[in-house]
Amino acid sequence: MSSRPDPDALGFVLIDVARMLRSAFERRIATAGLGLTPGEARTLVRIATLEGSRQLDIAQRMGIEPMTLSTYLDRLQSLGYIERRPDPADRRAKLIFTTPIAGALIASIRTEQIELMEHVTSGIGPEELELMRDRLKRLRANLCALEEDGAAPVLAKEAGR
Amino acid sequence: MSSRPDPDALGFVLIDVARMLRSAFERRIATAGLGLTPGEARTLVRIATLEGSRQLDIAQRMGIEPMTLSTYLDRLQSLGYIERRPDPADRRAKLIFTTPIAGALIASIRTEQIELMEHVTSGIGPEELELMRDRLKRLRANLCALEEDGAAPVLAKEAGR
DNA sequence: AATGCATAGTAAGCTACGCTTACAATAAGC
DNA sequence: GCTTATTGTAAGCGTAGCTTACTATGCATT
Repeated sequence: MSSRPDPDALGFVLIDVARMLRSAFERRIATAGLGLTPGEARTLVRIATLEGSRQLDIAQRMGIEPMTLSTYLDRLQSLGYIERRPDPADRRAKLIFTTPIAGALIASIRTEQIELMEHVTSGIGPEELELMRDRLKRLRANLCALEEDGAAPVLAKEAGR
Repeated sequence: MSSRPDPDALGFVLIDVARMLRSAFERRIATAGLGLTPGEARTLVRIATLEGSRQLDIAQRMGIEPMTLSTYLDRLQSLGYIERRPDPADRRAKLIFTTPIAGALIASIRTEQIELMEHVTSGIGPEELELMRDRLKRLRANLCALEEDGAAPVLAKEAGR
């Protein structure tokens, strides 16, 4: 219970940064006129890196509930950016693919992301960024463990990749 | 436009961590039965560190719009945890104070925060955490600059505190 | 093969968070 | 005094995510 009334405590700063990052991303996406919400954009890019996966896998990778993903997919599908194909190996499951017309959009989103992050990380060296990324992945792994069993954090397992 | 189709890119990881952190915090706050939403809890703790400030200042510190803060304050006030006193120096403004009965609650929230962060940061040394915090503060400063003028990031200004 | 349990996806509905727009009251500059 | 700026608020919106309950299918066990 180390006394720490610091408004710049790690948790605060982390949440601040995330909120602002999201809102900055949102503004960029809106300005770019892509017709997607940030969540949809994020989902689409994620899918592009996991082409042909099942919804559950994608949801797990994104750290959201399957139902939440399903809603995004409905939108993306109705816009024609993704397809749900039946999994030949399991008729319950569906495999998610991006459509050809999504290509340019995905590239745009990535550009927005990268440009934003370049602005935001300006003044920090590449090695430090790499280090920070690794630490954050560790946090993420700890948080995943927390979500699963509600208690014990990861101790030795590496953050993966 | 450095080619980076990595789903573990810094921005992604950052947003992931933030979402999971918020949801973990929410679960903790809910479990603790404090009767507050995470946003309210965060606001209350923030106010405690800025005792007697005006709403605009608090909102700015928290990086949210004054209206958003106003809503939280309504809730916190109706629960008796804060007071809005007229600013003797400016009759438009109100000064925000925590009430005595909020003391225990604030302590509880802090405890939850600290315990959570201890879990989440387990496996990372104190110096590294400190470093990460500083880097994140830099990101936050860059993001603040972005919000103000919509473009140029901070170059030399230190993250303050 | 029938029965029972597990799993993939979805429908419905909810909460939290934050924003924008418009406005009242007050302050401050000319 | 008149105009403009600023503080806080009312009203109403959209996004993101969750939970619960359900259908359809797969899998295992007898």
